[in-house]
Amino acid sequence: MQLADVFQKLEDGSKRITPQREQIIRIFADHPGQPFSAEEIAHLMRERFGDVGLATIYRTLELLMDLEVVTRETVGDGRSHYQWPLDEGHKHPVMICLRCQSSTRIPEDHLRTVGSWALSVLEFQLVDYEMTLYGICRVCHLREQRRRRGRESIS
Amino acid sequence: MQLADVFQKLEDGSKRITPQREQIIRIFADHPGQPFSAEEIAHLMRERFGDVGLATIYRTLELLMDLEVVTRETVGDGRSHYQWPLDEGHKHPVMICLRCQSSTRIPEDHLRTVGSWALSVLEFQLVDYEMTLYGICRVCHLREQRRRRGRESIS
DNA sequence: GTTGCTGCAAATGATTTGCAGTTAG
DNA sequence: CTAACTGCAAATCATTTGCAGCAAC
Repeated sequence: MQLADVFQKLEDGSKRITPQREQIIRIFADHPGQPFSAEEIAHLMRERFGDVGLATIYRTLELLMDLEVVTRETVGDGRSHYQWPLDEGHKHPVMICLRCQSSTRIPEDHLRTVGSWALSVLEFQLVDYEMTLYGICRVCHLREQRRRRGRESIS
Repeated sequence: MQLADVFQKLEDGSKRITPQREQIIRIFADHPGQPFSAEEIAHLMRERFGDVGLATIYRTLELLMDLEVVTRETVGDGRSHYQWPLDEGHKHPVMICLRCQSSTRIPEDHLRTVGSWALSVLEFQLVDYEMTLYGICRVCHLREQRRRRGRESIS
């Protein structure tokens, strides 16, 4: 999927190519496979473009989903993440929290560690991988610690 | 996972076994693998038991998630579905060779490395994982090296 | 009796929608 | 021009929380 394809789709549906839409589309195009929340999009837009109403962002996201340009995945705490899917079936490694069900992509940097680990420990030259980690994310861990402390201080 | 196990977990955490909780747990236990929304639980409870406050239902669901009795998956429209997971076989991590297609199980020992890596680098407490590595296994690698040397000596 | 639990109502927070003014085509 | 778009503020809707009364242990 290319930028031009998206603009074509917009024209085909007699949708307008406004500056706001163009920027939002570029954010996705520049980070294929990376999930963004609506808030994150708003933040990036503020930096790269100027203030854009959240309503506009949500409406653009809905439009892009209708055009099958981005996909939505809803995480545990009620927030949604939107992303420009990768072309082929290269499955990105994610961590899924067993508490809040949030799924976070594991940054590529950190995966080099797996590669060198596989090479040195298993004598296996890593070319590609599929990986899903299940566990407790930082946010939930902190929340539970806080709760536990709260309970203790009461007693 | 059995009903009794859940009640045990409740006791272990000095949580009370109230009629509302018992019924909700039974609904899940009677339909393993079936997803229910909070509203659906409320509806079933009304039929089988009597009115139960939605707040109670949500609080019970949170409790059951903490006890790892049910899992939550959030669907596109912002609603969450909860379910008693099916007992599935723990999927072992394997390495698949792209040359000979051989698949080798990754020894558990080596996976502890991943766990500590996830904890230190990602601040994520690993509980379970699914992992498939694609690459070149040692045997194929050695065979290719031998060939390459063979060609060199000819030329 | 104590905690912990429940129901209610009010609060929250992400997403949506109505509307009046603005702009791309 | 004019239909489509934007920003704002108000509205929704699932979920959470404060609180007073209630009930398991």
